[in-house]
Amino acid sequence: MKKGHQVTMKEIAKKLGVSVSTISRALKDSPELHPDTKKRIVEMAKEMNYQPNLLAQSLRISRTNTLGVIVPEITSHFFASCISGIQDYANKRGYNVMICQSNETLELEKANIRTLVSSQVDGLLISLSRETNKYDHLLDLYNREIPFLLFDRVNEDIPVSRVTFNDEGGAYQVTKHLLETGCKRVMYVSGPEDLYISKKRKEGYLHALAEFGITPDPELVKISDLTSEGNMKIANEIAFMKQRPDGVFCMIDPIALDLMFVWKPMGIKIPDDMALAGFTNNPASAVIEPPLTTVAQPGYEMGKLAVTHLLDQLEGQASDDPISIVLETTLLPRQSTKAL
Amino acid sequence: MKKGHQVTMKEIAKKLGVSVSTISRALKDSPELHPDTKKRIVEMAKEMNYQPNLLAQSLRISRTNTLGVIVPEITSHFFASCISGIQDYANKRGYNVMICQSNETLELEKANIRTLVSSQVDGLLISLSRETNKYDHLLDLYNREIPFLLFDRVNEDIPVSRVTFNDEGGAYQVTKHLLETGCKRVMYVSGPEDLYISKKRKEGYLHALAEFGITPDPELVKISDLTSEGNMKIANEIAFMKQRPDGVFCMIDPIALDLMFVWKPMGIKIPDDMALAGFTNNPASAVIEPPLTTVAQPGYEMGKLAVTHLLDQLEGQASDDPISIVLETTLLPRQSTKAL
DNA sequence: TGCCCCATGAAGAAAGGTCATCAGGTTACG
DNA sequence: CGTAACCTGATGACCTTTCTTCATGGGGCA
Repeated sequence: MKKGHQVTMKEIAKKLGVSVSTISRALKDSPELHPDTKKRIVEMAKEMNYQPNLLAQSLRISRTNTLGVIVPEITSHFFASCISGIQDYANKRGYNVMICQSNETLELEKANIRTLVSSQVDGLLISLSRETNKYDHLLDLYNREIPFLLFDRVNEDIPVSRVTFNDEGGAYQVTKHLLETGCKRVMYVSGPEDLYISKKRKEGYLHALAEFGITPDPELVKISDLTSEGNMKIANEIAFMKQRPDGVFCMIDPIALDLMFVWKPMGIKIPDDMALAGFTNNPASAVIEPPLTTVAQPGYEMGKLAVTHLLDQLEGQASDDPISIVLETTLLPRQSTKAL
Repeated sequence: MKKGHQVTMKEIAKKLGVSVSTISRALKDSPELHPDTKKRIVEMAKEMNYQPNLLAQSLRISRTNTLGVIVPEITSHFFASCISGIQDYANKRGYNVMICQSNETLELEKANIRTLVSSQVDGLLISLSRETNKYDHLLDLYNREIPFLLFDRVNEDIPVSRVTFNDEGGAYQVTKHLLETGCKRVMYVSGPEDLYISKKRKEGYLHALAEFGITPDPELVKISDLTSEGNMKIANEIAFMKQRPDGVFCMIDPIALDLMFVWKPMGIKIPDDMALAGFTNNPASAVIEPPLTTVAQPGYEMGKLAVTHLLDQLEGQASDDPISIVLETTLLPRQSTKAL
């Protein structure tokens, strides 16, 4: 199967007996053209179904009006929502979006960056994979002056703008909620320790403990690799602890959902035996029984803010200085934690 | 903020005192080059962090090695899974993927097609929006010999390959399951009638009724516009019917989930008062109480098959003749329907 | 009435970065 | 000495945009 030939300006020019530059001028509505000539050209272009070749155009003007987006996993409802916001607002400003996923690996993250840079995207929006613990590839991007911005999963040492949630504040809120509703031994189930959101949400957890005068117990912090298998392994570890926690705060909802899946056939009652809370507000968190207490982080809003800021920078409407945009989160108490 | 300058072959050529064509030959590992010359060039290119400009390359070879994908909504778990499969298998064969969403509107579907065609994508994979009831834009694509393939939401009149599930078979299975488990009045809640999957799933529903010698009752078919509001409106209509159905088959899971959301506070018991089944197997369908009986349609597998076939056609490894690939679905009985 | 100048509209060339092809130069072998 | 092979350079092509130059017509002045 051969890709069909598309009509070029040269063909229109030949048909009308004018030059290519006249075609170009007509189609960009230039004043340097006689109205009759313009009309003839516009009509012929339409009749011949002419569409500009964006490759040639972009090569000539050194701009593609395309942004690259890299997310860890496209099937995550949160990242899909971010993408949706990015795409809607990029389109509103005349930009296209090229979306890639890293499948949570550093190697694919690097490969995606290479491909997008070769494709001459005007800028990049990147959320780091869970495996990313080295940042040379980002520093390289920075040194080559390729515009990019980090969102949600970021690194604070890279001097570019970033958009995050108030991870510490959200984690503080949910941990406090667990403590206020009677929990004495609150556990934090974290993701990989290098991950920004793991660190920040742990800080919020510790902050709430401190405020209640509780000394942190290392036994009450567990690390998940963020796979379903990893989560279920931790569910078992917790279930078989000599002294179980009475409240569990999970870094992201999928962890909590997996804990519930494992605990239900074991007869563990939520919240009676152990209260449970997450972070993210996945669709499934609202419909599970009992509905999961969680922290809402609106992905669409994040995407919108991230792309708006990057485009403002690209178009000279915002300073190039890196800024940090922090979105507030909202605690959503549901039935997986006790009532106040 | 200006996008940084990227290194060109011309710059390497100047640095090494060779021609641009020698650089090109070295970097594509051509045999028409002295090994020493090649080595010098490859090393310098690496040192200068050279990356080919894919715009220029694609313009010259008339190929981008990029596929365009258009889905109705990226936040749908099913479509996100399709995209994941498409991207993984496209990447394996050296292709990039440019993903767009139509937000379930025909207008955006058309705009996305235009943009992707202008971007000179080598082919398109399209799943139609729920609003799409005219197909001129697809016929135009076909007449211009632009390679494309339809998946999941297709149109049978367009002479291109398509990948679908056995929608009729899946719907037949789930309706039969409802009938076999005691339902006497089974309702079908459909999406827009023009939509391929609405029609096919209705056919399966009617087929199962016929097999049980049941005359279809027009009052037992309702049309949803596939919005949450539309679904909840139908939930209320059903609840207030003079004679309710005792089993409800919903065209896609999100309809069923919304029915449950509305019925739960009304005290309607599932499956005791009304059994309920869906189609899609969203993540939430497994965790809701009671877990929803549904039909599994693996999006990743669909994406994989779709992109593999399109690429086979593009690369001359498969005939250009349109074929229809039908994936089997699997009934997943859960607690929203009665046990056999 | 003729000539010159200015304005308008258009053509042509060069540029963007890369690839493919042809031609040329040099060396070795018959 | 002639021919073939190897290696390299130069050039044109891909499609579009932008800038400079050119041509023509009209108006004004002598």
